[in-house]
Amino acid sequence: MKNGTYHHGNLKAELIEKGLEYIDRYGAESLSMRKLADAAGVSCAAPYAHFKNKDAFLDEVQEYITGQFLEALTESEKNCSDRSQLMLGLGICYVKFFSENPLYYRFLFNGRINDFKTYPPFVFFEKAAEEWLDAKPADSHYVILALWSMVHGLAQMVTIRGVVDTDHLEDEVGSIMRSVRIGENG
Amino acid sequence: MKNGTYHHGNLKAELIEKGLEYIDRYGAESLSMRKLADAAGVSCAAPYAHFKNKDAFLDEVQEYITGQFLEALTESEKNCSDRSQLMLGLGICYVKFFSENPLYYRFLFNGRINDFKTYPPFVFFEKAAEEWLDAKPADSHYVILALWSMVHGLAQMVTIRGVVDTDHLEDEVGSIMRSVRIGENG
DNA sequence: CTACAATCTTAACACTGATAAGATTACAGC
DNA sequence: GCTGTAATCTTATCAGTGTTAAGATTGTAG
Repeated sequence: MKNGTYHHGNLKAELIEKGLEYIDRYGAESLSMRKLADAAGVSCAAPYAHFKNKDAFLDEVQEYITGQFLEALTESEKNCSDRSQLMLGLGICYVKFFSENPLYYRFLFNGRINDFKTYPPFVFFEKAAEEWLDAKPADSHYVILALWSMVHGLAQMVTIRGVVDTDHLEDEVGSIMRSVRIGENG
Repeated sequence: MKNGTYHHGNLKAELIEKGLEYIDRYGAESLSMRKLADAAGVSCAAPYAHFKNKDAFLDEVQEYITGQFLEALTESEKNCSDRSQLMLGLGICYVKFFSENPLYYRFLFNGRINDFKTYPPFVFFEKAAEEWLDAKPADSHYVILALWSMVHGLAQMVTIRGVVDTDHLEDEVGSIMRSVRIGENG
């Protein structure tokens, strides 16, 4: 190894960063701790000083991506001037996030997130939908599940080439979401 | 090995069957060719006489599950007396299939199916939706994507304990699907 | 400056997918 | 029946993986 670098100094952060890059390019399936250690110029056992095991490492990567995702949703809500268009805006944001990082979708929603009820982006979406739907609270539970399912399913669809035209993503998602009507508000 | 069993006689089929069982119980992530070979009482290299590699094996398993899925959808359509309720019935069937085999969802839709446009169950669903929507062909494209997204997203939701009450799955899915209205038909 | 904790390396283990070389068996054609 | 060929299987063997143990190096608090 290089002289004077026995202590990397920033290994944990670098591994997470390299992990994000790798997942974004090649997906999490072929990611290995050894490759990341190699890329960081460190021995194959070094990562285990910072992470209990591979799963714990991937959990931290997941949390980082979730943070980015949540930030995008928060920003989208903040920039929404017409509250009647809130769900549309959030839906587009939701789909757009995974359209730009298709492999993130697979990484997150393949067993890693196994409790939507407490998953922050879903909680955020749920809360925004409740607020948006306050006129008709009776069946809001089902409406929210319907809305979330549609947006979430759309996100998966978009991660696959050819089904949705990603060059005009906002228009496409808008057209799809507008093609169904939600209660009196839709 | 046991005497007189040098030629297994039915190894390919048995491996696929054991693969289905394994994925159903533990998921595809931890499935290994060696474990299946062991379970079939055969050496670790034997499977490679029948499958080019692990991926080709999983593809055959995928095709089998897809066949079962398609069969369920076909059966559901056949048993639909009131055509106006067709999409509801197919949606319930779609969700129910993965509710009964949650790990199949993860196996199928985690990179293994990467072209919905030609994926038989989706083509089936699309065709049924088109027929159902023939009154308003103008925006049928978007309506179909909206419907499929919702049902598909719902299926994922159901594979996770707690979000949807699987004891009353049909009612729940019905309530969710009915909470949005599709054009004049919905 | 010293003890301790954090960090890293080296070496090893079991498990994985995969291939090559050779053994065994089924079977078609004679 | 016999024989040759193809299919099937076993026995090594390889590189790659996650992970741990033991020990070396270094930052840092006292």
